[in-house]
Amino acid sequence: MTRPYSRYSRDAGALLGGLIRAARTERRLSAQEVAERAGISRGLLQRIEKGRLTCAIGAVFEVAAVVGVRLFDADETTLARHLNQTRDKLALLPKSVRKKRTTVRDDF
Amino acid sequence: MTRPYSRYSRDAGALLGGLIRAARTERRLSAQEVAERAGISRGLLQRIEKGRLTCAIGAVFEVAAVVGVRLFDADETTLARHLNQTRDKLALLPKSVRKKRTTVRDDF
DNA sequence: GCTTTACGGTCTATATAAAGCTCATTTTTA
DNA sequence: TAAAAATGAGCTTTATATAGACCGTAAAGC
Repeated sequence: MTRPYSRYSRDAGALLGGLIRAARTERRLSAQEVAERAGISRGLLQRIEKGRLTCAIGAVFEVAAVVGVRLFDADETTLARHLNQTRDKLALLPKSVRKKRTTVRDDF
Repeated sequence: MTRPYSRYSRDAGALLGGLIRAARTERRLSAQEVAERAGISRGLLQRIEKGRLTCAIGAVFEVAAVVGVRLFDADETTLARHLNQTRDKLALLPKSVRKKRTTVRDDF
């Protein structure tokens, strides 16, 4: 990623970080403790809470799970169900996408 | 992140990647095109669609925005509103968290 | 008010992910 | 069926995120 981020991404990152921090402080968990439970360093947790967009998405997910922020407004079982639905849907979609010919028959 | 990922994170990553891929094929966009619009390489897009948890969250957000996958079940304006709410909430929360003393007064 | 403790910021070395190719395979259209 | 295009996977180089330490600051608890 060398391009500047879009407003949407910046907002989404800041929101997710803010939600995580709010959930953490509400549960009275120290940064150190959450970082340990999530298996990351405290510095990385800081960046996540600040909404830095370069953090690995796995680390963000782990932290979100630790402090109880649910993504997709779904718990674990709902997540698994959605996952299966998505897999089924993907099986029905074409495996390759191709542009239609630019020249259209208009000689009628 | 050196620890193995939790089931929750793995599911969340796979789901998000699947949603992105489903949205992309439904819109008949090639991987090349989406990668260009998101400002990332095609290889990175592949990893995102596979649900790899080491991808930068900003790249995932950008791709999600390009193919029209909305996180937090919210559009851009709703996102901004939530962002403000979260900021207000954070202002009310303590800025530092500390554990209660472990030794509790039980000598009464 | 004083002490303790968490926080935010910065710096460095290291680990590792991303980009940018290539090639093989699959898939779709002509 | 043939050709063109998209995908998937592997490789090397480059870029950068991470971990881990440090510090000064600020806030909570006593």
